Amino acid sequence: MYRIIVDVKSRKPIYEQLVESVKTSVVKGFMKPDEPLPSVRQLAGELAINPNTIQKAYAELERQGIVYSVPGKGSFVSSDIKEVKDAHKNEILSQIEELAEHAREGGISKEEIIDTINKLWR
Amino acid sequence: MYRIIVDVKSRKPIYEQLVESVKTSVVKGFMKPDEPLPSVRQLAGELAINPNTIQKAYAELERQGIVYSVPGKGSFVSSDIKEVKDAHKNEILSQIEELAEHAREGGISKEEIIDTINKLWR
Amino acid sequence: MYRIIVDVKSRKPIYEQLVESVKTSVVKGFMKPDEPLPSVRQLAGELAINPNTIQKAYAELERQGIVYSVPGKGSFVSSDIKEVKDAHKNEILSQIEELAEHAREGGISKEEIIDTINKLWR
Amino acid sequence: MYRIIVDVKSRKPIYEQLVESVKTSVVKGFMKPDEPLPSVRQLAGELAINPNTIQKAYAELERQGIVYSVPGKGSFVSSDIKEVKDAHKNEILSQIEELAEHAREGGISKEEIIDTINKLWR
DNA sequence: GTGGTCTAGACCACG
DNA sequence: GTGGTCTAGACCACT
Repeated sequence: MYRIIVDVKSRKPIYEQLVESVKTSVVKGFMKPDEPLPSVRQLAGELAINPNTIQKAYAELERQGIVYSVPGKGSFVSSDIKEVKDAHKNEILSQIEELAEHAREGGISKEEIIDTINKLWR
Repeated sequence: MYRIIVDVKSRKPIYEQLVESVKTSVVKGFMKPDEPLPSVRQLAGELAINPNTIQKAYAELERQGIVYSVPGKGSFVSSDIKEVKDAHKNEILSQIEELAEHAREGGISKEEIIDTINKLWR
Repeated sequence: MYRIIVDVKSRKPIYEQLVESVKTSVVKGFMKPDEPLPSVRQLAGELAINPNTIQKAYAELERQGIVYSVPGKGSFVSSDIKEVKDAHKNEILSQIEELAEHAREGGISKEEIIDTINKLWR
Repeated sequence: MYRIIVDVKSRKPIYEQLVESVKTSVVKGFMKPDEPLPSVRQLAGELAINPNTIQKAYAELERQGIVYSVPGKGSFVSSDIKEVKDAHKNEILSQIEELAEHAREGGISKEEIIDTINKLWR
């Protein structure tokens, strides 16, 4: 089961939105290892987007090791997604660290940040 | 005193880098209210950047209320920068909130995030 | 005795992998002259691969003179595999020559290459 | 000074030929760090190839760290190409190693291989 | 002018 | 049917 959505009006490129959408689906477990992705043409039809754009997204996903493509068969979630999950985790944490650093330099107290975070787990 | 740096190799537009650079200089107190910004021509020379790009950045800064320009004299940091600081603070905090939400959905524990933040104040 | 393995995830076409696999089995002596190859249906079952793909590989092997097929009986390793072995040898050597040429142009010393090769016979 | 050639009749994709061509030009020192590459449109015109294909090649080159692109300015050889050269060297050597391993298994003697290599430095 | 993205439509090899 | 490559032509933001 997958849920891929894009906003064609966004300034973020469609293919990047696709990459991110599939990536989070995999990381959050909505898509399982070796599960087939929708075919390029099918997804292009569903989202009313040009197949080339889907293709570009799938190529980038394969480059990142999130997906593997078998010409003539289809595209599939990678068999081993542990690395992908770990990389994603580190990426998020380092983004938070960078942002927190900006916050500190901007005069925001540690308590304010931690309060903000605590709200989400309440 | 100002510290404005840009990386021409970055994919972030130069004018955006300029806006951000001035903005953080103001928020962090490196630039005081009513302090003059470097002239367009001077900064263009220092950074080896097209004056049009500097102009675009200054216009955006004025639009955001961070500086004001006096025709024939130049651009100056806004007299009242409290609003700017508050807006910046809220922006940072909401970015952290959004990122933490992603982290939560991706299976990152609250403790990991808080540890990451605590490191910066250690 | 044969050892034929294919990797469906590889971007190299499966039928090419099959050709190469049989070829090296013959060259390395794992398969003897006049030894029967597994039947198309049997191998297709074992490898979970479309029989058409096996058929395509066997046809290519016959075209290269590595096997011969007897209608109604099956495919067999060629009676005289000396030519096959010689051709394979020349192919490998010319590939090494081409690669070494690239290495030379890229500033790699002869010693580095010979060291690399010596390691394998150590 | 650069010399980029492609063979549209080859079965190797044009964009891959472009990547390889630029890569070897950089590795062999024909193109220096921070030297501008021909613009996408210009090269497309010279080679009578669609700009999209050039673009795809440049994107791949940037991904590999061989080139950096500045939207609105152009594409340039990376400032630091030491890593690129080292990676290329290792790639070539490991390809030679793999090939030599095949040679050994196929019954080719070490002397034959070394003779082949010695010829190139004669 | 530059690189980057997108659409439309075509062709190919593979299974 | 599939993914992959290519062409033609368009639009965008940035310099």
